[in-house]
Amino acid sequence: MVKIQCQRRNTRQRQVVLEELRASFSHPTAGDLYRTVVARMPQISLGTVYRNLEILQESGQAIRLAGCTGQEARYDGRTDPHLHFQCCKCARISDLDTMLPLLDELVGTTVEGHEVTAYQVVLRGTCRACGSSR
Amino acid sequence: MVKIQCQRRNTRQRQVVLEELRASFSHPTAGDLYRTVVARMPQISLGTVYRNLEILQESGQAIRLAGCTGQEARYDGRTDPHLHFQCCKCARISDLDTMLPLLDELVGTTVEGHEVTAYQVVLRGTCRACGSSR
DNA sequence: ATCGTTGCAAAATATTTGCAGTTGA
DNA sequence: TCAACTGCAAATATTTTGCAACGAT
Repeated sequence: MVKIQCQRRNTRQRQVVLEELRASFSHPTAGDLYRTVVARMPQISLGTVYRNLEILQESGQAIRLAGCTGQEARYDGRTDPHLHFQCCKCARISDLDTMLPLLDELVGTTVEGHEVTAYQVVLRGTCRACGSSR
Repeated sequence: MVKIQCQRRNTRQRQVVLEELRASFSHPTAGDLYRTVVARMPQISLGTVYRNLEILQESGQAIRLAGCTGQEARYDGRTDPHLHFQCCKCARISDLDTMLPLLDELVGTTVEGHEVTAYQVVLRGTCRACGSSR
């Protein structure tokens, strides 16, 4: 059951997927990224985008977002610890700059017997755009 | 774009789905619940389980869990605010009793222009069972 | 030359939906 | 009564995978 770590190669496809992910602030799905990337590399396939997002995530260059499970997966090219806000009306996800030092302090400790190495937080409600347009 | 709220009925199927969800501590998927429920109601269909989980979630009787998006959706019948821990090895999700008052204080306020009404937190790492079995 | 990666297409998995009949209030 | 709900099955949506060719190191 041990996962073998192989020597990753820096392919053009992987570079472009990461570039487009970093250039996006909309927390895109694999399909969103595919549509963006295919404009630059018409021959790339959706399967390759999925495979590369998985690899980028494993290597810490991308984050698969926490949010409601069971939806299309969303990714974030911003890897520093930060909170997310998801609007219940428009479903858009925003990065927040607000810090919660208490959470950072949990990392590296044991909580109720479990070793914590990372965390993700999603605040929900009505976003600025949806709230002001009422 | 306004969602019409209709008068929900208390069907036997909905009752049983909620009962089994509350009796489970494994944060089951719709498929998990279907397999449990079908033992009591052999004629129930998977579509009905999906529809009822959606309705229970809307009415606040169940929560669709935060976790990595893009996985099979998981539900929780425990609706009081609490943190979750997901193990990176076995993927199991545990409820935590640890409180973060700071997060509770954000509810009802506006953060960076967004009105916060709820939050979900997932801590990740190695759970007690996986950590002790190394 | 090696072996990780790719494109393609099919398969697998997960969720939603149309419809006709059923049922709770 | 009658609109919400159900079972069924088909349709969609999302993700993974087998395979032969390709390409980074």
